[in-house]
Amino acid sequence: MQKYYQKIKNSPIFYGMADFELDRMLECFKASIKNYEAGDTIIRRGDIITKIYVILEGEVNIEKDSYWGRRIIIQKLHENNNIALSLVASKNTESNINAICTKDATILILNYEKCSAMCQNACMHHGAFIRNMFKILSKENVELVEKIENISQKSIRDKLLTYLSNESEKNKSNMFEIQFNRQELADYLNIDRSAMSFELSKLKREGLINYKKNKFILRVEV
Amino acid sequence: MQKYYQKIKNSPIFYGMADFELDRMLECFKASIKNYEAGDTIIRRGDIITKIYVILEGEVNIEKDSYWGRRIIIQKLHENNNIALSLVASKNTESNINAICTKDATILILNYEKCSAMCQNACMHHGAFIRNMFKILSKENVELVEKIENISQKSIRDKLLTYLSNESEKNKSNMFEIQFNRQELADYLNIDRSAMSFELSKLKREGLINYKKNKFILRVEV
DNA sequence: TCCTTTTTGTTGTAAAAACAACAGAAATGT
DNA sequence: ACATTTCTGTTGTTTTTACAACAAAAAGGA
Repeated sequence: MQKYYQKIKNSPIFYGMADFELDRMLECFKASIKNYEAGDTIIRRGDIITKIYVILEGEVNIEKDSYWGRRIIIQKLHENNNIALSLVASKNTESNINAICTKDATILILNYEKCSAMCQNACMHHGAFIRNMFKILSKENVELVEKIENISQKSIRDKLLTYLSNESEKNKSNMFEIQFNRQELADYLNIDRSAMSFELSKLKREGLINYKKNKFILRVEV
Repeated sequence: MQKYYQKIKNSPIFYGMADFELDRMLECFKASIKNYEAGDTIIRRGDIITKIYVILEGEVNIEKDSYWGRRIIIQKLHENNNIALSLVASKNTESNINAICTKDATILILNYEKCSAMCQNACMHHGAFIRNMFKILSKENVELVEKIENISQKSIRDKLLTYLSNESEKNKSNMFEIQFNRQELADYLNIDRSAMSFELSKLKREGLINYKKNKFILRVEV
């Protein structure tokens, strides 16, 4: 735990807390660390979620499997992101998603249920904590709406341009590196990988974009 | 305001508060009521959002326009739902969506910014309020993931079956009424209306579903 | 380095969707 | 009740996509 103390301290979920407050919170939450390897399933659809998961390092995909067996990537999470935070506060805490580790990860686990019951009003830091959670959830919400925008475009071309434009805006530059490999990007945008590759090449030929592997340059305003 | 007192009191955002607490909060938030007619734009993309909007009655669509001019319906909101709650807590409070009134609506408006600055730690009810907001946002988050699941299916048929199956589950019955008309449903699922109508008829002919207008019966487990 | 595996790109074909144009049904207003 | 408007369903055609099979490039290991 000590090894990760600095990372934990810098996590947005503990934003604005002094060391002594953080210590108190970690104790209150019965905090623990768990390591996962790439390929591991962290949360499986149907699991009951009562704990808060904070990614300290590594990479995690939030996925769904369609009834017909296709993989849907909802989002890709990294350091400081929370996994399935929205489920902790829900009435139905049964997970509706799978969380798959895609790069070796270290996860901080907080026993929210226990703490929340124990110090609903007692723990004076709980207020700041829940404010932080609210902010994090807000951000995730905005990201989900952005994803909906991306995949709601009518053609592969429009999906790619919208996605790349949003990434460019987030990076505040027309040169940026994307987080997905081609298959993952296709699963994120719900399109066929080979058709997507074809369209990417076409956009490159037309001079609208340029790319090499995951580094992209967007040459147009979309 | 008095006219809507009971409705306000029953709103999840004030859950668990006694009358005197509610009164104090409403004052603290400089609460006001605003009426909208069907067709009105409540929030326009780019607006700075600093207030909390609670729907007391009526219906509101959350929409985006794609760069190429197509309408995308993100979700349909009703009584007790909040509009753009996630933006209030974000760093960038510029709205990324349009909120369009689809049935004459009454909206409760709370000045969150003012209150939040004023009684960050002072107002003792603020804690309960933010906990409620967290819950609401959690629920919305789960709904957005559900929408992503719906529109991520690969064919019109699968989108319809997934959507209807989710609706059936929410209503805990295989007979249910949907909230969208055909054009809205098409815009929600990002498909062509006429192609959707065709597929619905086909599903009916095959006996998988039955429907009349917005009342549906799902005859299969998806 | 060379071999193997993984990732990405290309092409042709079959399937699915969008689109347009229209017909029928239902809702609305007078 | 009738006319008008809105909503829903149908059909044929064009466009787009998925899929399969393979080629090329990159990454990883011995």
